[in-house]
Amino acid sequence: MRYRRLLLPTLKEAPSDATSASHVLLLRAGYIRKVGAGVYSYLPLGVKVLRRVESIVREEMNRAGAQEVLLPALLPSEYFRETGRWDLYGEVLFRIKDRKGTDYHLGPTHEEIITDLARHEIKSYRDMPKNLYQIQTKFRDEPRPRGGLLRCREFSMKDAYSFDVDEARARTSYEAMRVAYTHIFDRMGLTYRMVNADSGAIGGSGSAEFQVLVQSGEDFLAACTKCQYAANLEVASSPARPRAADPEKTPATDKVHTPSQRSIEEVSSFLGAAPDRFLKSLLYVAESEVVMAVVRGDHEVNEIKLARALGVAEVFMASAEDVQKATGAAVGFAGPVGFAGKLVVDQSAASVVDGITGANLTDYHLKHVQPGRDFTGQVADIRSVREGDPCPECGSPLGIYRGIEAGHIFLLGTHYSSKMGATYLDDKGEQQTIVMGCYGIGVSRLVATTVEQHHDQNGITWPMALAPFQVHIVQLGTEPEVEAAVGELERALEAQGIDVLVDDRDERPGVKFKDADLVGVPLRVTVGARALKSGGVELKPRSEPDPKKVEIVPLAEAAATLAERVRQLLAH
RNA sequence: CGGGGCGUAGCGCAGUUUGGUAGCGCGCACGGUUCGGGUCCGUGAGGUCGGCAGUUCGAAUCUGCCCGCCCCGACCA
Repeated sequence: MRYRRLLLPTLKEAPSDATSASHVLLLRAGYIRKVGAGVYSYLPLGVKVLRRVESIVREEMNRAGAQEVLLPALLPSEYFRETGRWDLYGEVLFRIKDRKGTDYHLGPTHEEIITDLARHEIKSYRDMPKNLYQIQTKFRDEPRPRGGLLRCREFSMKDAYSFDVDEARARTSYEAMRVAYTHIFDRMGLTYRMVNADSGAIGGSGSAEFQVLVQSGEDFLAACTKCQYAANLEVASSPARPRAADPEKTPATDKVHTPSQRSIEEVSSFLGAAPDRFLKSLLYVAESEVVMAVVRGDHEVNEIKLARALGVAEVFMASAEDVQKATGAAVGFAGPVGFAGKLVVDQSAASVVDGITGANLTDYHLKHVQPGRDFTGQVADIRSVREGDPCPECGSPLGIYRGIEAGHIFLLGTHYSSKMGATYLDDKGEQQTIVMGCYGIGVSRLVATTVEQHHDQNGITWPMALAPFQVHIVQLGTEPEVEAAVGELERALEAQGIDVLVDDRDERPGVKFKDADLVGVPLRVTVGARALKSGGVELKPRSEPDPKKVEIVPLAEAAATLAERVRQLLAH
């Protein structure tokens, strides 16, 4: 492809509303343009990268035995009403009416639509297993789109759904997808971790996220520095350490005056006791009931775990008035001893010996508090793990990382199939409910995620598998021998199926080099009179930071050398 | 939805405090110059100052309402 024919408008300055690296670079390098909040146009190079992602996903899905379908984006409300999601989904759903006033919406996800297809077309155990997927534009009226392609209101997603006769077979399908996903992300050249995740409101018995590790990621995950254990911070756990002393020897509780000492740090230094001896007591509201959560002083409450322990959808921090009302003391002096309401105690807090906690009396704390003796409550894992906490599987230290969720696989069970009556007849002629799984990959998000992980100060550094072009020829000068060499190289590369961009613009060399770095094609070849005099062209991988470090390759061998490099980089 | 900020030429910004009819850089067009890491010089085109209403002799500037966008939080099968 000749640059002069291409729509590839690069920008020296980024639009001010772009913040994340991928957002800035995709705009500057001419891949996308903004149309509205969370809505983007893909320019030619943007489309090329999107297609690369799609085709890797397609190849691996097909290889795993899945079949491609294409479901509509425009959906009548009846399907979501059937499962209750017409109401549950709330404002995230883009709702529209047709000319007759019938409710429609734009599909944010397609469980209902695919389940409807399944209940009509899958009738016998002989019809399973089946795995159907699509690459579709999804619509979600996100409360806050951000980061360019990272979180859009209109975005491309691959969603797959498996249908099996029972839980065990469904798990086999789930495993096949897990393997396919590792192939997909490996091929894309991404650094990622598969992590255990919260299956959320959707339920089901298994769920794993594929998190691409980047500093700008919005999710936190804990991963073992030794073994394979990795989990979203929402669910990551770490065992409570054994008791430091004999709880039987804890003296009787003792009230101490701690005027205006509220925070753990304040009381800790005031009393000269380490934070891990404290029992931090926080009040939450769960379905209008005030509950107390107790964690060790050096730990933080994990609200998702707390909600799960309580069996509610979500919890909120109690207001100062609620705290006053529930404990009879100002904020900062709550404690579990004598607390009348529901009590949830973190397992680490429960193993504290001779602890310190609020006295439920303003300006007072209690010393010599012994969990189990002085108070009891539901013991559960309700705290967030910290960097260095022991791994639940092998005891080695856990690391905390940030990531972007690029894929998510769920074992759905019969959540949708039972609600929608998707049943089949087994080999005894008995009616059974289809067991489902669903598997998503954020296709357009992956474009941005890849840039987040693959860029430097000069621009994008695409992995070969996703790059819009594999080779970028920078033509310097218009001398006949330069033109000829460029043409020869271009033809030879294209003959080998290599996608080449030729910068044939009438621009100064500096402009072309800057743009080449910005656009981020993995291999750059400079063809100019200077190197040509000695019969060569200059080869430089985009990943090489030193602009002077180029390799001179004889023109006659250039195409073969480049083809070999492309192969190597794809095999990576 | 809560908090903060922004909206002036395609992009980045100044001008708003103190009302007098809009400017700079980049980009774009033309001429010249230069030619291996965003040359230099000159000329030029391009703006309902987000919208509506109001105050005023006069509004980018003051007031009110509305719209859009960004950031933090909440939210995110």
